[in-house]
Amino acid sequence: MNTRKPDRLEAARLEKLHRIEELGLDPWGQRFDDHIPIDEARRRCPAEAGTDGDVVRVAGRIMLRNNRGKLKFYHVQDWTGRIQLMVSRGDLSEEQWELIGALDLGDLVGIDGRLRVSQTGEKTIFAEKITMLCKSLAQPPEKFHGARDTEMLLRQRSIDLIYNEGVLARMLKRTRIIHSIRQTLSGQGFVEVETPVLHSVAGGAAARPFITAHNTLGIELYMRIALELHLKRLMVGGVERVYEIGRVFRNEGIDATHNPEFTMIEIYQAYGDYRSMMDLTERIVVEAAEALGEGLVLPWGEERIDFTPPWPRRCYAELFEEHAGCPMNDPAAVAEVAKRLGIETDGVHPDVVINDVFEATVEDALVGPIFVTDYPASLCPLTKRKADDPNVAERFELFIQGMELANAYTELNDPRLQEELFQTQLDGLDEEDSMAKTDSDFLTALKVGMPPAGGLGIGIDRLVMLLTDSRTIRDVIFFPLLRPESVGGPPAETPAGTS
RNA sequence: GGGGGCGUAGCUCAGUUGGCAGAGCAACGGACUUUUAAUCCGUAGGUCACAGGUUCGAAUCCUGUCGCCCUCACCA
Repeated sequence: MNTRKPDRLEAARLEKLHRIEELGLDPWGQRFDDHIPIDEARRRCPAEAGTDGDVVRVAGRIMLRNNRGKLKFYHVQDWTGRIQLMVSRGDLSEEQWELIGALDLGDLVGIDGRLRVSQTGEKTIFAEKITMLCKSLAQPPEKFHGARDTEMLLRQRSIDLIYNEGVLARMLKRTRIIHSIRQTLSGQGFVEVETPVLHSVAGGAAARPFITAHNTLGIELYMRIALELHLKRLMVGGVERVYEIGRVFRNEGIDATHNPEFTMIEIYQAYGDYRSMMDLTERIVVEAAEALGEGLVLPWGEERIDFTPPWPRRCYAELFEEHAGCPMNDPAAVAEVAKRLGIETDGVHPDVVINDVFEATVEDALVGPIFVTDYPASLCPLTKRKADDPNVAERFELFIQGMELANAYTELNDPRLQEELFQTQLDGLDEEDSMAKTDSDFLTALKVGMPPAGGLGIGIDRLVMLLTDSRTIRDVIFFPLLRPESVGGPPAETPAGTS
């Protein structure tokens, strides 16, 4: 963005701004009471030609103009929709006409006028008074093709929201989904809490953290990569049904399904297990889909996703055998398949090889919604083992369209086993790739006694993607992370805030 | 991080073999009282992402840099 450049288009708008000021009007507007949403104005507009409707007041942005001299048409948009405005020289005072002449595309105006269809049948407000609410100094995008440049749209999301149909509606669906989740959980007796974002140990997941620092304490801190360990402390503390919806931060790659900061919900239920969490997951997602009011079969590109419950529940070992073509407890056969797929096996923990084969053969085939249950225990250091098989963890993941949407455990509450698992690095993983980082404060809390519990995590951004037919995470986050723009050359040497 | 693609007016896009930088919309001036991407006449608007190089001559060819998109790796 080159802000130094004097802009001829902005100059033309400033000239009109001065004309508005010379009329004694405020080009930046004032409080404007008692206007109705534009979709309500549309509903109240009579359908028959020649019939007068109510006099209404609306406020919105000028999107289109069609100038016939002494008769002008505008399309005005608010966050509920658009309506046509007709301005006739004969209906307005000299001062009002001067104001009309100083309007630009993109300006915000208030309108008082009567609802009536135009001669071509378009619902129209016949203007009686125009109120200047805000001058726009920026040239809007091309009126027919709109703005298409993805980089510009991401850097100037405001423009995307105003001029690209469906962008704002999709983001509003996101808030409805999150509202629905809160309602579902509240109805089940869960309470929402907030826990620290700054951690001295970034635990609860396997991910590289962002590093920051506290100046006066003189310590290094990490942005949280999961909500898990603090919520479990609350379970110890007697908060029996608890959840947090919060931002977590992972210092990793960016692509269509990953943003460095994203929104997770984690939910813990005392005296439950992973099966209780499967029921809850199904309920949360189904009710969120219902909250959008478009049924349970939703579009996904050319395909459709059917969210109608109950969803299939298949165990990991069974799916493995089905898709990999060999039993997962036959190391020689697994190694054979891994070699065929080009997966590294030398010096790698056998369970890691199994999981690599699983990801390569099974995950893409999981159209879902489908619960995959009972994972190899060594992959799950925070999970309780099955009573009759210590090699299998009571864990499920929910897959939809090959995307991992939810992850849940029967939570491990044995502090001695937990400590052992923290200290035993999984073969084939280095420190920063392992989930097993010792959080001694957490272990101290576990010793007090945490009830047997089910725990669940859902990636909110991905859930919104699946429910809104969005192929990239950028479509469901207002401001996804972008590299700062620089005009040629290397980035500035001095970081912001140090001068 | 690897590989591929892209970057030209405020916006959407053309730009041939290396030979004067183009169109539509928007803007500005004019005509027009029922338009729907209105129409018509006229005017103005460019660091061709940035920095070098080759060449008589570069938006175009070469090198480097910046940014975005796709893809692979990592990850949820």
